[in-house]
Amino acid sequence: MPELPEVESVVRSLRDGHPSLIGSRIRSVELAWPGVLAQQPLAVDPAELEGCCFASIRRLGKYLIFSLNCQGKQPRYLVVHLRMTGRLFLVPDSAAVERHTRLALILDHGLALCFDDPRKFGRVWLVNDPETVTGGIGPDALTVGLDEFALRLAGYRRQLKPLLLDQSFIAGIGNIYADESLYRAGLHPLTNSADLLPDGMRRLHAAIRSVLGEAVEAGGANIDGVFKAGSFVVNVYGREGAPCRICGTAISKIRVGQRGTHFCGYCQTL
DNA sequence: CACTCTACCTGTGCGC
DNA sequence: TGCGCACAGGTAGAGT
Repeated sequence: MPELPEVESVVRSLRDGHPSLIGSRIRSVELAWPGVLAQQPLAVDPAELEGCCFASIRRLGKYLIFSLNCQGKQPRYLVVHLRMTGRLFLVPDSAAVERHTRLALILDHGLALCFDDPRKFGRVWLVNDPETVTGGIGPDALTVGLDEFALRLAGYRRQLKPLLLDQSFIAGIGNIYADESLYRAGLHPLTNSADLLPDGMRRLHAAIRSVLGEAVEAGGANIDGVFKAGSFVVNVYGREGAPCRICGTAISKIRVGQRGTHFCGYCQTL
């Protein structure tokens, strides 16, 4: 499940890989499943992308933001959210549309940018201003400072697990990294944010930064037999019943706000 | 405001 | 072997 580190890794491979997406020109757009386009009515017709060149790629929370130079016309933006099962990658244009391909941008130099998504949860926006898509989310979880983190936290009175998943609080954390961050901070997922002492806030902030930072460097998570983006090894997610790597207690799994939530009942106190 | 539930989807893995 | 079903979860939106 792509969260911040996995999305960052997609950005890096498209931007820094060989070949790179940067500088590529769009020759045509293959909309294999129209439902992939999120907004209605359309702000930008897909056909208007023909002739545009990829100028930059960045990430905000779990959103990928591609800026396009359009031959003297105003720049366009392609915004992508991978949700659960979306994948974005470059292939030879002859192999662009496979079974689960929802959108393919046929590029010059024999390449295609492919958006695959078996579950059809992922979405794409074509807009003149990416803020119209990402405007509602909070600061990026990887870079938010302690002062801003603590200030925002003070505006809520909620269980920590759902709060970390709330993209308008901070952006980029999903179910895996929420559980991993709370474990590293030694905080129980049901702890109420209003009960956090300054030291708990500091620990949570530091845990989020270090977990996400390490996962970015590792190219994403490696979850035994389920999900393999990179080499970041999880401590609690998907390890129900397995021994805590710190104290040996069996990892617990409960449901919090309809989500599977994993924690160590000894290391993470309420 | 905080929470709960549902809908959107389909591949996977389980029990029978 | 094959069928049915629970499950996975990011987000929006409606309801309590």
